[in-house]
Amino acid sequence: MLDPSTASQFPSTRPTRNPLYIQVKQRILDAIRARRWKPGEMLPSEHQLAEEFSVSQGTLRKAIDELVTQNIIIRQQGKGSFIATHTADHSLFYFFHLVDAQNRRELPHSAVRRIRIRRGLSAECARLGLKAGSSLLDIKRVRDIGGAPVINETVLLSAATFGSLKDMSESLPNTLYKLYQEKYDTTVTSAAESLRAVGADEDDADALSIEVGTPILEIDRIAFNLDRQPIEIRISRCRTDRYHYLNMLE
Amino acid sequence: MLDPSTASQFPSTRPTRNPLYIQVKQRILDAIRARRWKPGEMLPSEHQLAEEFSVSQGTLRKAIDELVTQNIIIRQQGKGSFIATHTADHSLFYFFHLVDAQNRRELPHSAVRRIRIRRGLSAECARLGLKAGSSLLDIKRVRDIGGAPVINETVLLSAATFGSLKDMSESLPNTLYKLYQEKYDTTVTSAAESLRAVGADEDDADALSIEVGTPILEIDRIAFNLDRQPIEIRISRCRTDRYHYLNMLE
DNA sequence: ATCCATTTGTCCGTATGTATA
DNA sequence: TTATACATACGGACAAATGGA
Repeated sequence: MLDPSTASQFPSTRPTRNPLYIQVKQRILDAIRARRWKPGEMLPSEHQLAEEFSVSQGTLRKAIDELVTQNIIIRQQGKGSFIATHTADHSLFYFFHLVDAQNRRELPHSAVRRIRIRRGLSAECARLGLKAGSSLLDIKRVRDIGGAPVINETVLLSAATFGSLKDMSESLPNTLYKLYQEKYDTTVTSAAESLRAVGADEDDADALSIEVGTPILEIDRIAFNLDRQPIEIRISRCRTDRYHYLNMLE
Repeated sequence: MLDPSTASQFPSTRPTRNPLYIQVKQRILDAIRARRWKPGEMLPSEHQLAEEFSVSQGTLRKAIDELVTQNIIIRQQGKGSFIATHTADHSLFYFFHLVDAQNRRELPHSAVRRIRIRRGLSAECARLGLKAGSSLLDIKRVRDIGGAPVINETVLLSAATFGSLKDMSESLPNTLYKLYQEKYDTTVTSAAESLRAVGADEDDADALSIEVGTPILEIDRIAFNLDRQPIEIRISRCRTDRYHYLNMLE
């Protein structure tokens, strides 16, 4: 929303007074978007890329520095640089903030409750950048940690893109972002989470084994792809009696 | 601390040789801790500092890069580099996450409800790194946005260090971190927030004009100084009907 | 177990661009 | 205009990690 970096997204109309390393970064990003390298694949060496873009290795390095801090590229000394993949660990660390009393993270297990395709409400379509009335894939699942249900979750996706997910309703994996990346060429790189305290409704009470009205934490997340376009709405309604949401500020 | 003679006793397990730019960063941090420059003050130029530490400007620049990303130093092209200060804007952006429906931040006004010195509970003292039974300064205040009460807040500090704050109970400023920095040589640079949904108790109900049991968001924050020592516990119990907690993940 | 090529990481010195006062 | 300070860019050198021969 208030992201200044969206201002640098104009492809070629830009007067391009940008620093060279920013231009190189954009060219690398374009190549990633064009699937020149797939997730997990190794990039050419810094020397080769510098040669290709006709810049010094220092400039190319600075370009990649930025992509590394954005978790788009992973660098490993002695091995090479790789397009980042959505491993369970990665998703857990960057996108999952519920921890136990000892601040430990544990990936919850998921069970699908219902999955269907429906017309989106106008507000939902607007948030996903879709035309009003577009059809959405609506997944409801309950996630539990250590056997106890903790999260009552709803996931909304454009059915035009992700509709075929409905066919795997039973075998839906735990880490959806990995699936988006592998099956739909969609890499989630950033997200915005809005948190509220609300009272459990009947659906929550049923899914989480609590009483109606119990205070629960609602996490409303919107996830973005490489192009900063909204991909997914995810509403997680969480018990916070044994787990809490941890946010490090630094 | 990092005595090289003792460190060399562990040749293979302990990488004794930090990169030069990390060493330089630590030396600059030490100088800041020693109050060589006060908050807001300008550092010597990169050229001068490079000379002083006998490193190249590139290496010095990389050291300062790290301090800039940690919000400890602010750089301004053409002007110089400065020790970061806790302006209201800075605190607002990094430490205040309650926003309105349009995702806009607004610094709330504060009114002190009660301020006193008491013996800390063992859990509180442990979290602040104090001996059990140490005396704490306990501040209760209500914060409102646009005239409506939104946050019922409790702040806990070591009375040994911050006890004199009690004398300004009426004139306590809105942005406490700025005060810590200016009056107590304590700069808050990082924090950890734990969020839970809870039901309002009688105190919350009274402060926030809501009914007992209304779901509210509890933010339990522990704030750290430059040395990563815990300084402050802050428990904010918030209405989230008109405002919500925004967390950007990127 | 050792050597060796490859790749990223660090460091240097220099030159030039750009913002500020 | 001028001086100062940070920002970008270059090219070269060596260190450290990795993995295969």
